[in-house]
Amino acid sequence: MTEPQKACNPGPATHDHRRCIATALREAEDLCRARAVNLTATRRRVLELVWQGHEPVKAYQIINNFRAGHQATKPPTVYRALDFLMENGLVHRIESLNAFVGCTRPENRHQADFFICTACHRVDEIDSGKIAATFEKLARQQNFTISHKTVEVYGLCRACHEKTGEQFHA
Amino acid sequence: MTEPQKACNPGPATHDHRRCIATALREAEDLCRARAVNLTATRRRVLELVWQGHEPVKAYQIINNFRAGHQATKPPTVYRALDFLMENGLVHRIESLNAFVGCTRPENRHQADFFICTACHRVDEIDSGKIAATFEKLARQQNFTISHKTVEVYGLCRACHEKTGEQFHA
DNA sequence: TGATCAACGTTATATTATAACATAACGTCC
DNA sequence: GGACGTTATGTTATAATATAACGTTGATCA
Repeated sequence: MTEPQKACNPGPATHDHRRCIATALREAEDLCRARAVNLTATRRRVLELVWQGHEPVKAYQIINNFRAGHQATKPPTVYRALDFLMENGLVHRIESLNAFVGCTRPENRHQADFFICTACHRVDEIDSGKIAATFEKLARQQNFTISHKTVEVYGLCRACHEKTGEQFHA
Repeated sequence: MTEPQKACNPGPATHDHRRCIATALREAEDLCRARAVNLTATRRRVLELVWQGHEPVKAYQIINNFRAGHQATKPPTVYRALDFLMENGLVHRIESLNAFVGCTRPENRHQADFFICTACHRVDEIDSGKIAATFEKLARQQNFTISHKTVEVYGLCRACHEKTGEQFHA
């Protein structure tokens, strides 16, 4: 089962994705150096594979695509690297997809909420100040003390909405 | 691997859970009759097992506990029943746990958001009018068109918060 | 009566994730 | 320098979650 090397998904900002990858890797290196944690070759390679696109990537896609040089790898290696990357805020897990995406602003640690396009699969982090406030208010009403949350909102991103919109409005 | 037949989880409303189960099953029967869909013995039994408590139940717990009379059952049977129950709004899936909970108000179809207690594992549906509004507003700002969402908020329910609070406050 | 359909049974397997233990690479401290 | 600790990775096996594909049954009804 080889993976389709998917092109970067479309959108208003169709772009040179190699720069996204390069930026993500550079930021990761800087952060890890600053935090004195070890971004090993394995972890770096996994991060690179997570950043294949702005779409969620599955663990077994990473495992299958891993071979750098000629070595394959096995599940525990990749899951460990993903754990490291998540602990360090470089990658987020999308629970409802059992998949992973690169974090776009790892410099400030955060727990992220997502918009996920059901057409192109692009994932964007939601600016979640207001969401947090709304949840806190509801939680207070029933004396619930929030520790963390999973928020994954599905629908059509602007580009895909416009595209399918054309079909209906034309 | 036998499952611990867990007692109903605690809370301010410690209660006779048999009534919860009976109510859920009766409502399910009424709804299915009204909708002219078929609540078979298998589906009813799965619903009953989902309602073992107010905690999420895993598919394989259901499979292992299924034997009514003396017959066991196999994964496809249970997953199909769960699909039926979800389609009919009688059960919700908790994505971040790969588990299922009975719906407390199946009479009006809805897509639910949850508070999940990390101590007693009780799950409560969030009254989500305000949440939906908040998300819609954010979505409009970036031209995202919402279709559905996964919202699972973790923390301590009132009862558990009070319990652990005691440890810290006095 | 035989065509159709919904539900369920059965077998096999795909997909996701982790346990448990072994090894390697490196520093450090006496 | 060598015994030890620590961190990361390798290796083997298996656990846990989920579905594909196809067969059977029993009810309904033209």
